[in-house]
Amino acid sequence: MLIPMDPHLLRTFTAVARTGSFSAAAQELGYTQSAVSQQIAALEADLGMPLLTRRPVGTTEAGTRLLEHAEPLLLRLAAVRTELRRLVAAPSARLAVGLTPLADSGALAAALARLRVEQPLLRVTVETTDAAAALAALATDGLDLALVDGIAAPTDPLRLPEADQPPTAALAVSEEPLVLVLPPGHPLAHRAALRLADLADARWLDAPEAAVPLAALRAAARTDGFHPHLAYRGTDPHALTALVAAGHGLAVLPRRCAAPALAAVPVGEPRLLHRTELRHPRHPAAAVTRLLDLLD
Amino acid sequence: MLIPMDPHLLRTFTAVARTGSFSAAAQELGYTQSAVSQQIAALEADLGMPLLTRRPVGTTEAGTRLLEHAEPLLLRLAAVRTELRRLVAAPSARLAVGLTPLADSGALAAALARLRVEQPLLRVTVETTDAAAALAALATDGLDLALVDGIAAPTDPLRLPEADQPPTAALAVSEEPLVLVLPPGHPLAHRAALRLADLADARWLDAPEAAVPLAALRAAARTDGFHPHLAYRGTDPHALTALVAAGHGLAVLPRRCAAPALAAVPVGEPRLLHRTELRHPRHPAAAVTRLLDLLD
DNA sequence: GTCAATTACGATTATCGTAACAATG
DNA sequence: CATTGTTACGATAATCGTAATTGAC
Repeated sequence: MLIPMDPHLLRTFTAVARTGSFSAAAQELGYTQSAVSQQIAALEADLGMPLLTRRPVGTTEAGTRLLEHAEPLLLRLAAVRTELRRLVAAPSARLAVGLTPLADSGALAAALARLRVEQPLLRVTVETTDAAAALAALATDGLDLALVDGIAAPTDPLRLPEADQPPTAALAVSEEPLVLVLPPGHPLAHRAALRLADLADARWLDAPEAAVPLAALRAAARTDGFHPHLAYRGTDPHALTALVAAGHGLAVLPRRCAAPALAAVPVGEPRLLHRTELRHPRHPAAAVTRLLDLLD
Repeated sequence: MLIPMDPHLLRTFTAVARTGSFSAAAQELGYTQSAVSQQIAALEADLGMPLLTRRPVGTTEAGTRLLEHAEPLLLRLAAVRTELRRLVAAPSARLAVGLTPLADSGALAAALARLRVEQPLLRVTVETTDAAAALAALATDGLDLALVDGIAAPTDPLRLPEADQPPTAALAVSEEPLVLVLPPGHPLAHRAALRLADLADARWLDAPEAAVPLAALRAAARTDGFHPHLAYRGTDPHALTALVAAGHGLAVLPRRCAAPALAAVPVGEPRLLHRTELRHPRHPAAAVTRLLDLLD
């Protein structure tokens, strides 16, 4: 097996590439400028090729490639340490739960309530995040449990942006149909069902945190299209409802999330479901195990 | 970010864990016994917990966890180096292709023939492997191209055992129906179609290299069952045919592979296809790019 | 000329090998 | 007592910081 390259150098390299400066990277990592320079030189010598351009600092072709691998590599390295520390640490009286905005949190909330009766001293925190951040936080001990959502064909597990994390365990929580939400007077509002592919050229609301992201629709319909007509950054369902009602564009939601003020038409063909999954580290803390029991 | 643990130590740790001996690991890695002992001690001190038991040498709970992560981590580290070396190396006059036994190689073979006319000096090698080994070889420059197969729902990409490799690019090559092969006189031989779930308790042939692996059927039907009645290790279709004809058990094959001597019944419900995909590094060598052009 | 990266160099630290030691079966 | 892992210790090499130097705008 080849001699592995030094993760210290890799970390320094990512810092330089990210900040675009040797000095800034040095400050960030607590080195001197000189040390950073030497580390980069050592990495370039080790790999036998230039990785960065100087003045201005930027990544070469090879550097770009290396960067693609270095980040997940370092993340996983940190995750391993975290997992092992969690193994020996006293079972913390903490349960940190992450939720994605559209996840169906009903069953989990109920189970959490029961758990708190059993273990009143447990410090429970709940926060909303996005799926990628939640999975990273699971790996680095920021979260103990993540309730994530997405769309998938009826029997498929969710495809989440796992980057290069250690694998997590998944538990399906709920499935529900997807609907297209429209202004009440919209010509399509009275259709019994709609095909996703036929809607590729409609006016779409780009609301990745408040509705199913357009990228997911593109992937499901296997087309380009679904171009954003107006972007909404935020998670507020009322804001989304107002934007749709005002005709700024369409959105796809799990049926549970469709506001009564809007028309909602089921999306059939391809047959897609909105799924909510509970993800946790493969070797979860005791509180997580107990919570999973309570979910049944 | 945490200080990453040293891959040298990780590599030494995996060697000790694998060989079950400090001395054997030392010999394998070209160290002295003493150095290995010091490296393990350093790793244990770094992580703050024992990783190995001594006399006999074995992994502790924490060591087992670490091992699960260390192997993919080291593999990926090696893969990065390979990818970068490939980037600057002179375009090699080599094209190494890996095939899984059931992959549909017709189109690829034809394209390869055309390529060899264009580039007679190109050294082409073809070998059969399994999917996991092929993907690992793509990462470490053992292969330039892998033709892999598997079963999946109609529009799904294949789910391959990627371990923790850098991602590869995929190109769908062919799809075909799956059939159940039976002895000609079998009671089920004249059915128009069969449901997979109804067959979970039949007598199955466990022939992971010559037919669809039973594990894949279990995953597709989402049941236990499909217990092996007789195991065949090998890739020879004639041997498989003989075993099925003699009534040793059933097998599922892509339709193209079903021998005329056997009865073949389509498998419907769930709707599954046998897919063949071409996988290559995301930044392939020139010969690979040309071959992909010739495939269209 | 100024700002930023590189190089020179000495001090500190890390890591290896040799060899003595300890423990286990 | 033989085998195998650990510890002690000295030699070597790696890596950092200070400070001088080079190079680009």
